[in-house]
Amino acid sequence: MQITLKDIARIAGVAESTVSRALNDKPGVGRDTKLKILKIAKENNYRPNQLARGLAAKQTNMIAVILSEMESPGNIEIVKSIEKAAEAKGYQIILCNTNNQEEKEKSYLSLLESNQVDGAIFIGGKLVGSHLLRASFSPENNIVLVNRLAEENFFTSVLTDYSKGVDKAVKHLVEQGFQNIALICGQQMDLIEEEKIGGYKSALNKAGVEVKQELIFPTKSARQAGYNVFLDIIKKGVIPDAFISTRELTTIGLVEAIKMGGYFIPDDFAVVGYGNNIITSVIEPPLTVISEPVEKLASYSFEFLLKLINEKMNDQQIEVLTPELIIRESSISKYN
Amino acid sequence: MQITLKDIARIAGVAESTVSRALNDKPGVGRDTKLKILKIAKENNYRPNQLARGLAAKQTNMIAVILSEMESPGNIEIVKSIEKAAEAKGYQIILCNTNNQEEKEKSYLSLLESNQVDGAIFIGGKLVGSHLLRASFSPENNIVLVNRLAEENFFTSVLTDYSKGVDKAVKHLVEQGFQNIALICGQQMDLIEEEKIGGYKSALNKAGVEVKQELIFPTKSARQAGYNVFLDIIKKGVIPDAFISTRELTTIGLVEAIKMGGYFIPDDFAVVGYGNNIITSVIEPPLTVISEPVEKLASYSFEFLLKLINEKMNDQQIEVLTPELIIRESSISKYN
DNA sequence: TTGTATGCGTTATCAC
DNA sequence: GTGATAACGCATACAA
Repeated sequence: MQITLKDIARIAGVAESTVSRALNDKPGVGRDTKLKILKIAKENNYRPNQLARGLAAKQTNMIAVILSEMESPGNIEIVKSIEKAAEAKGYQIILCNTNNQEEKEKSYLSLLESNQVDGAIFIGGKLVGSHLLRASFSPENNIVLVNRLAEENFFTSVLTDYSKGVDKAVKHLVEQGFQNIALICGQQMDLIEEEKIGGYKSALNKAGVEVKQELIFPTKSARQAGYNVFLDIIKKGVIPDAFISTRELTTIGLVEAIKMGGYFIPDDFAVVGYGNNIITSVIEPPLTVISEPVEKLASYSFEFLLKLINEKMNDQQIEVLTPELIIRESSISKYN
Repeated sequence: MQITLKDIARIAGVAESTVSRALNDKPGVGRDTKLKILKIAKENNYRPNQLARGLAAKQTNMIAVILSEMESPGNIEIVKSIEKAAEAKGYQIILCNTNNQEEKEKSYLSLLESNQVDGAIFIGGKLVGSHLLRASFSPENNIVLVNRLAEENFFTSVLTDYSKGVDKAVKHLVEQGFQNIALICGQQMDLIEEEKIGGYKSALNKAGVEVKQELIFPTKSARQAGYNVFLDIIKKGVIPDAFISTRELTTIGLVEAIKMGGYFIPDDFAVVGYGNNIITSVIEPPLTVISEPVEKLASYSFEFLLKLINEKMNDQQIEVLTPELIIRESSISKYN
C-alpha cells in the first residue's frame, strides 16, 4: 500500500494540514518542520493521490485532448506537441478519439463536467453542436478549439487559415502556367470547406482564371477516397492539369491513383497536397504541400488553455495561423 | 455546477446509498425506486464524478499507455488500437511519453502507485530498470509490457519475435541471390537487438552464407541516423548488396540516402525495411518490410491488462507474436 | 506557525 | 429494500 499524507503526519508528529502545506509549498510552515516533512516524504517515496487532490482542490492537472480522427498524421503531430508542452507544465493528457461521432464527443465532454480534467482541447471536427455550445455557457468549462470553425464561436480557438493556404497554392500553380486547377476538398460542407472553396475561387479570380464549378470535388477524408476521386475524374472527362488536395490522407490516395494510372507528376498532373509530414516528403515525386503550422497550433492551444484554467484570460481569444506553401517537385511546371 | 448523487437523493427523497446502488445496477433496490432515481438522473444529465468514484471504489477506469517514443508510426498504431479496445470496454487512456528517459518513466509509474489508473501498458523501451522491477513486486500494480524484453521478466508481456522477423528477411534475400547482407540494428545492445543479431547470424548459417561481423551496423533510431549509416558504409568500402533495416525511421533515412547517392533499389542495393506503415508503402520503390503485428500487440496487451485488473489472471503471461514479411519491389533481385 | 474541523462526491458496511 | 454513517486521501477556512 502506498503511503499517505496522513501517515506522514503521524510519523512527523504534526497535523495533516501542516503536511499538506509543506508538500505544496504553501506559506505558513516553519522551516524546520517543512524540512522534516519533506525528508520523510522523500524517504517513503510519497506520491500524492491525484484523485483525492482533484476531489478536494478541484484541480486535477489533467487535460483532455479530444481528436476527431486519429488517422491524420497532422493531428498526431499536434498531440505530440501538446503532450510535450503539457508535460513541461506538470500536466497529464488524456487522449480521446471521437471518430467524428457526436455521441462520443458528448461522452468525453463529461470528463470536463465531472471535473475529471481541468480543461479540454478539441482538435478538428465538424460544426460545433448543441452539446458543445451548451458547454460553452458554463464558465467552468475550459475549452480550446483547434481547427474547428463555428458560425457563432464562443470558444477560444486556434485556427489554420485554410483560405489563405489554398490561395497560396492557386497562386503558385497559376504562376507555373496551370489553368485547369482542380480542388479536392472535404465533403461535410462546414465552414472550413467553405473557406477552402472561397480561397480557391477568389485566388482564381485574382489571377484572371475562370472558375469552373465542375473542378471542385468534395471527397471523404481517406486514402481510398483520394484514389477513387481521380478515377472518377478521368471517367468524367473533365481533365484538369493540376490538383490541390486539401486533406492529408486524400492527398496520398490521389497521388497513388495518378501513378497507378500511368500518368506522371507533374508532367501530366501537377499536385499540391496537404500536410508537411514524412509521407509527403518521401513520396515520389516529393510533394509541394500546404503545410499546417502544427507546432504553433499545439503551443497556442495549450497556452490558451492554461490561461483559461488559471483564469488569467477572461474573454475568448482567437488566433489564426497562416499555413506555409512548401514547394517541391510535384508542382513544377512542364510549361517552364 | 454539476448535479451530484446527493442532489438526486434529495430530489427523490431517498438515501444516497440507495441512489448509488440504483445507478450502479447493484441489487437491493426496489423496482419503483430504481426507476424513479434513473429518471431523475437522466433528466438532470447526471454524470458521476469519476474522481470521487475512483477514490471510494479504488477503480478509475483509466489506464496509462506509456510510450518510449512517439516518433515510431508503429507505436502510434498500437496506441490507436489500444484506444479503440479500451473505449469499447469503458476505459479511458492516459497517454504518456517517456522519450526513453528513465526518470520520466519513474514519474509516470506514480500514476499507478497513486491509484490514478487501474493499470499501465508500457510500449517499447529499454531494459527493465530497478524502478520497474520494484513495481513488479507490488501485486496491485497491473502492468503489461509490449515489445520490451528483460533478463528476468516478471511482467505479463506481449512480444514481437524479432529474431524470426530478421530470419525471414535473410532467408528471402538469400533466395533472391544476395550474399552480402548488411544488418542495421539498434545500438543500445539490449536483448531485443541481440535477438535481431542472433536471428541474422543463424539464418545466414542455415543458408550457408558466411557471417561477416563488419556487416552489422548498430545505429540510432532516427531518420537521420539511417541516412548517415549509409554514407558511412560507402565511405568504409565494405559494400553490401542488400540491407535489412530493423527500425522504422532508420529505414526511411536509409532509403533516402541510397537514392540521394544516385543508387537504385533494388538493383544496386536490395532493402528490407521495418514496419508496414503508410510510409514504407508509398516510398519509391515500395519496400519489402518486416511487418509488426500491431493490431495483435494492441489487443493482446489490453486483454491481458484487463484480466490483470479483474484478477482473473494470477500468473504472468507471455505472448510472442511472429512478424510477417511483406514482399514488395525493394528486395526483388537483379539476379533473377 | 500549527492544529481542528469540514468538505469534495462517491462507495461500502453496517444496521434496521 | 432502505437508510445512516464511515471511509477514500487530500485541501482549506478558521481557530488557536
